[in-house]
Amino acid sequence: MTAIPDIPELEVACCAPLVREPLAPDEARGLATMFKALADPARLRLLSIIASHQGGEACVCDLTEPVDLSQPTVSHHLKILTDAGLLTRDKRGKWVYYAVVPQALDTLGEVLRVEHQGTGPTSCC
Amino acid sequence: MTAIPDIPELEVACCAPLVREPLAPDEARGLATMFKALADPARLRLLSIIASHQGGEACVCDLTEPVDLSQPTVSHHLKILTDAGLLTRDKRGKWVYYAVVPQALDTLGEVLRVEHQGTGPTSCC
DNA sequence: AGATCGTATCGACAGACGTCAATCTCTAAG
DNA sequence: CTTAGAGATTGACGTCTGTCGATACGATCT
Repeated sequence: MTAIPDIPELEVACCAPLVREPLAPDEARGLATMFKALADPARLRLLSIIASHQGGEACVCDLTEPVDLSQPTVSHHLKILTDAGLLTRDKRGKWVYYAVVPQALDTLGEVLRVEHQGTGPTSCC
Repeated sequence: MTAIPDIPELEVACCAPLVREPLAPDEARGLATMFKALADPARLRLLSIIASHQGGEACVCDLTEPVDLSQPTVSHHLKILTDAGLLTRDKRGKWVYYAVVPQALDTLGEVLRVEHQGTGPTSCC
């Protein structure tokens, strides 16, 4: 994991359901980067542990034991999730607190939506 | 890509948002398998091309050219998507038609949902 | 300043992944 | 039965990925 090209940063088109029209190569690359961040059991568990942790945030020391991985490995996964825009990083004193970015998950979820089941005016786009 | 262990088959808990409570190792593995299927630009494009194709289905011959990959590679990706439960395979005569499984995408999308914004009674669970 | 603790980075290594050319299987057509 | 075409499988290849131990960095405490 060296040289992460660039941060997708949610430039993934809002309201571009996968199933509406063929994805352009660029869109596909961006989305794949984000899904790739979710494509690992350890990272999914980290994400859910952080989200359901006290205050919606957790430091690395809270995470090493539950996922049963070494500290460097956990840091590595957190970096991938953060670079993908799924986590925020906040250093306070000796500790670094990570928190999920709800909008990022929602956006990704929206892409998978086949039928928009939101009622009322679509707030999106 | 040899020996795909077993088909996740949507045994992923319905209504188990990632952010509600820590994911069990087994759940995480199942979800990761599905996200892994989406974690490749070529597969995302195949998915969207199939979904937006005439009749909601497409044969391999319709897909090789748009994604600019060899026929074996396309077959390989289609197998991964099918094994993940995201596509169905239907052989008719000489051709094999693939179609997306809307429920699979929706289920995956639901997992990413942070706040259930569906109004009315939740149809899920 | 020195010691200590929480994280990040580095280097290495095994295993998984994406890709292709070659080949095989199955079906339809002559 | 032979031939031709669509798709899957095999084998090989380079690259990427997950993991760890060792180490560096930065903040706190004594």
